Amino acid sequence: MKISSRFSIAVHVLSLLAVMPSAHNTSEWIAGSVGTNPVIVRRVMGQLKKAGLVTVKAGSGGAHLTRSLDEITLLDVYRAVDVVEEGKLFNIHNEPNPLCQVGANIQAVLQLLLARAQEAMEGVLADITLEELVSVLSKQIQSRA
Amino acid sequence: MKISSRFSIAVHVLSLLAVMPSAHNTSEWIAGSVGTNPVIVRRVMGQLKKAGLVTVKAGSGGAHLTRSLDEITLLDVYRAVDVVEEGKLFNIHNEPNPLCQVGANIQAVLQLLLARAQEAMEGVLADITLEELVSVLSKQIQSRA
DNA sequence: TCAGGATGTAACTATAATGATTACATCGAG
DNA sequence: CTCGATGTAATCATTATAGTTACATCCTGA
Repeated sequence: MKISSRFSIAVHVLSLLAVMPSAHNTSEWIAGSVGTNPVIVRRVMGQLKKAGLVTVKAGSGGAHLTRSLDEITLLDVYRAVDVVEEGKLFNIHNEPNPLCQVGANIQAVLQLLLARAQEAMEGVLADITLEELVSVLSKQIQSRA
Repeated sequence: MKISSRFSIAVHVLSLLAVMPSAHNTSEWIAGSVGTNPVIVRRVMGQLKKAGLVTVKAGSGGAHLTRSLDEITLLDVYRAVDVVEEGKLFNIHNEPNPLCQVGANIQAVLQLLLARAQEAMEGVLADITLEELVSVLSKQIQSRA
């Protein structure tokens, strides 16, 4: 099981917009950098737009960030592309036998305990801003230049 | 996306073994409590056995825990049933354009940052023992009795 | 103003993972 | 030796994902 690559694609797209803010970022050009189909990019952009993270010009093309990099966290992006339902990272088997004491109560207990794990994961995403990511990315680019 | 219910099924099974250690826990009986097919239970049991968490008697049937409850964490169970590959909770798109500076470097950066999130989630699982879970479960059972 | 390039979406396909189920070989205790 | 149980392969339906084609709609500049 893996969390959809839509999330990593979205981060890639936003990083591009951050690093090359003046370029004419069309879905086709972006798709070229990501290595996927322009429609995939447009779909992700649609979600980012709905979340208020970017503006996109229909017709002439091009996209821009609506906030500064330190105001966008990875959690914002993760929520925007809707890769994991809230509180439902873990699939809790949903037909336990209510006549068995364990079966009748295990769901509530698992829900409680596993929510902690999910929250910890999402908490880390909330603590990473695009500014930090782009900073790490820039160092990476320079070290390989 | 959700992490396979194999994990919650495995926890359910182990809880049963903990709460009813003297019962003749056959795969059919356990499947009755979980609300699934006996083969599903046998497959999960096979993984738990391979991980050294339970012993199963072929032929006559029945299963038992091999350790005390405080020596089994949810992370042990999670690893045993192999629901998430190590360091691969997030699917990082794998064909970025190496000719683009962002495309050439984004993978490494995402790998680094997202690993933190995964580790935080798994760290919580490592801190929850079956003893704690069964304790919460017992209270839940009594409060609904 | 209108032609060309771009976005927004619906529809379809291939692929993979999951959970369930059937079938059957093998094992072990009475 | 027989009956009930485990171990496991094979199959199937369902679902999600990523990709692709197609096309209506939208800007903008010539």
